[in-house]
Amino acid sequence: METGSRAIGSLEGGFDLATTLESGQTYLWRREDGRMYEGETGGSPWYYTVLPGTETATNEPEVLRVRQTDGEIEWVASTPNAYDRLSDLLRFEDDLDGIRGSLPDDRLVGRAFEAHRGMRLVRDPPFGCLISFICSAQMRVGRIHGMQTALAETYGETVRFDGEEYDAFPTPDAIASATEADLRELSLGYRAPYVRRTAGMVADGDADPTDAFGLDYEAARESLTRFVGVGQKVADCVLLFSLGYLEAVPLDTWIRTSIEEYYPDCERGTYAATSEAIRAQFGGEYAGYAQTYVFHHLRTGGEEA
DNA sequence: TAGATACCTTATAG
DNA sequence: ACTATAAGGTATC
Repeated sequence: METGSRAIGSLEGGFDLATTLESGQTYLWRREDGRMYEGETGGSPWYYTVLPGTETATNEPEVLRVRQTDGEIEWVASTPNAYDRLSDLLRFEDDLDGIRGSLPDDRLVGRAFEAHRGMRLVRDPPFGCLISFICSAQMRVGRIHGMQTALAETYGETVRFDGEEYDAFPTPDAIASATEADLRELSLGYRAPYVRRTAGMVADGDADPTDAFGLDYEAARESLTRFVGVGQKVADCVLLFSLGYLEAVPLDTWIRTSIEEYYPDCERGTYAATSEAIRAQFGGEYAGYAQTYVFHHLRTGGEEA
């Protein structure tokens, strides 16, 4: 077990743990007080995630607990080098001020950044990210999160740490071994066969989300659509929230509405053409940061009268 | 290639 | 109480 703390004042543009984890870009963290998405971020709640155990010789899933207090973060972890792991998962290397400077200085983006200072993109484990965004179709964030929790509780390995039990995200094998009916029991609905078949592709070694690494953005997006239940939007989510393609802009209902109202010239009919236009509007390289700020800002009612 | 439709389930609005 | 609608879309025709 490793415990520690560290000042986060040196992170360019600041850091806000609660906003980062509750902004609908990751469904692989849980909040110990059970108040995820309620908007109550006071009291320095603990969050935790359980990472696939591929980094250690024992292959046991790694538990990582973290909270933010005044000017620092505090952690309790089952393995060493927790700060490095956090820095990777929560993109501490990103210079938020510099990124904002590369984005358009318009009212919507400006207000979104002012309202949620310190929100960072995440770098989720690829398989968990892939499954959770397949589940996201036509769902609200609270239910998407609930589905991932149900998957972990039902099919994930349980590990004991610091007197508590934690459920890892299921392996591809574990999900592929479930039946469609089993998964429908978890209220996955029509997503159940998508999740099962995609897990089977990964378990059988036919494809892996990390195969997209190294490809040009558009080729990477196309590559991910080979998974069942993955269209262009979910592919963009995996690229942005897991594989580090910060130019990816998932065109969800919120962003499509914002395009209608704020960037009508970017509406081009097809996903690919609209995507290209809005990425250019958002300055290219870090366009995905604008997407995530705008998404969270609109979803939490930030532009209501 | 572009357009229309079905799809699970739940929460919320009227 | 009951119905309509929408929720970070995708697959299929």
